[in-house]
Amino acid sequence: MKRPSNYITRQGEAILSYLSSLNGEHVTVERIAEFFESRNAGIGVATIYRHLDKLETAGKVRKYVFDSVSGACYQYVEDCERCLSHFHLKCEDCGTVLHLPSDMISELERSVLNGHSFKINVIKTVLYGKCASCLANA
Amino acid sequence: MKRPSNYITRQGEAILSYLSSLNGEHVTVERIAEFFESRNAGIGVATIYRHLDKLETAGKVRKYVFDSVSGACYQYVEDCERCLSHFHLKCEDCGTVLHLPSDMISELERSVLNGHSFKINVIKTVLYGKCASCLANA
DNA sequence: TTGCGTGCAAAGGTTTTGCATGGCA
DNA sequence: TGCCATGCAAAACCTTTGCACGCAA
Repeated sequence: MKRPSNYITRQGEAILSYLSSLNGEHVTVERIAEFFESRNAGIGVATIYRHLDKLETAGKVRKYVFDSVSGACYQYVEDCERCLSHFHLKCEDCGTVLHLPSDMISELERSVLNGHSFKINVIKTVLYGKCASCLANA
Repeated sequence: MKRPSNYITRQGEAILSYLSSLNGEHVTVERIAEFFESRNAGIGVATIYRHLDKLETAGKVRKYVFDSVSGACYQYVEDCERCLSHFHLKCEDCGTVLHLPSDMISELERSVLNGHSFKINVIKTVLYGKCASCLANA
């Protein structure tokens, strides 16, 4: 008998459920694997990658590549209106990723759209720089 | 005898010269290697990476990582003094790169620094989106 | 001669793929 | 029984590193 196309496996369910529990935080594949490992319910990395790929295609998960080091990050995004309206701030020193609330960027978005007819893709754009603690240590 | 610190090797010169001949187009390391290969003047990939690293640090070349596919891209940046006061707007559809005047970003820079103690690296940051003509065609 | 850039090859890390297995209908 | 997801391991991939060689001063 054939399985229905919307069939959801235990692993797929677990991965989506874990991601959605993170309140929009980003995680790497490594972190996901460690999480299930620590619960004695290890999931193979290949399976994780395969599910993340599907979830990204389905629009439930967003993939970020900040720079070439240390792998991509994934973030749960379903019905996340807020995600559409914040920039990511990535510290070049320690790698921390911060979120910039929408009120600070709406002005920029508007003036760029009006002044240059350029519509910023907030999802894709990452602002690079230095975070507070790395600035203090420099 | 010690070489001066600003010593430029034949390979370094060749790589910079090639990049600057591309009119701001971005290339992968693979493309760079193929270019020299085709001229029977092959340069080892390790050497290419080492030079790109130096050139990026020196601000003459910018490194981009698009969605994890097929390696990073590098782009020659002509006069970096001016880049300090511009954001780059890159159209995701046609690839055009526009400049955003400093007055529009100084406000953003200031509020991010004040609000989050995060200092934006204007050189590295690229705002992705859609340019006027691609918006019109969509 | 001496330092340093070079190139090859190996190592490193991330992601994908091949294939046998097992679970669910 | 028959798909098809799984998981392991190997492969593929990009990038970095180790090391011996060679060029330029």
